[in-house]
Amino acid sequence: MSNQSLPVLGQDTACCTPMVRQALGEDAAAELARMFKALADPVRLRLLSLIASYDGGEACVCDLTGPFDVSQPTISHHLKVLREAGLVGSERRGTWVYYRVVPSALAQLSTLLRTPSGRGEDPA
Amino acid sequence: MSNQSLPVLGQDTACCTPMVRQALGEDAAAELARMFKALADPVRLRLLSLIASYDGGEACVCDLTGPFDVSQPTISHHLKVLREAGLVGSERRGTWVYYRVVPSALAQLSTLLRTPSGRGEDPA
DNA sequence: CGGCTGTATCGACAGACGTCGATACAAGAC
DNA sequence: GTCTTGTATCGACGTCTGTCGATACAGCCG
Repeated sequence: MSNQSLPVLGQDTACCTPMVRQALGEDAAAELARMFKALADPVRLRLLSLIASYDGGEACVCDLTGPFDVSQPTISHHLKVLREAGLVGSERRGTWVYYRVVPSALAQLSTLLRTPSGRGEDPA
Repeated sequence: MSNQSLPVLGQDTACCTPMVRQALGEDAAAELARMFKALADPVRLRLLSLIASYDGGEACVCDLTGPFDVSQPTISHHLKVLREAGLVGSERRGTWVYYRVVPSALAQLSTLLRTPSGRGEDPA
């Protein structure tokens, strides 16, 4: 059992360092796993992309219940999961509630998964 | 095993654009959710980063059981989940089994989560 | 060969998850 | 005020998941 001493990635650096460069610490891994868990459902992934694709980057819940085969309470539940994971924010405007993505959260995960060989980086 | 040299994965993953640009279809969402589900566990996240951080981008299972508080069968189970999600590959060399990350899989997810502005920011 | 070490599979269990219908809450229309 | 529409919460159900100990499989070594 050779044990190679590795630098451990703390919470503060978890936001900006690809995981292929530094091993994740327990706390950072737990935090990131919570976000990935929110993404680990087809309905939530589609919800997120649907919200992001709407004009202005935000969508009313009334726009989100239609495209899915699940009930309205289920959609509401999934939106809550995304919100509690910090991936989307919500705002009530009059009768309707609008959801929008939190770009910094997506960027954090994107950076974490970025590989040294390239993609995930801006080509321009 | 020259896995660090070529950026050949850019073209292969050209199928995927950032989700903020285009709404995901049901099939794509289901496929991607399977990968994110593999990342949605603290132990698996640490396993993945640990494997990627080792010299040569690969690690023996014997190196991976030590840093965790869970049993060896549990580690084996998590490695199987990562492997079936296409995030890591495994190869037996003699007595030991070595795991290494599949860069194109990480790159695909990274690209999907990439935001137009690249880095995170908060809209006021 | 037999024994030993590293890894994977099996079976079982508690807890978490996704879904639903029913219902409560919020805000505008009348 | 009441009614109606949009959204969230509740309680329950079946299924999936993470974990374990026991055990089977795969290679080395003597």
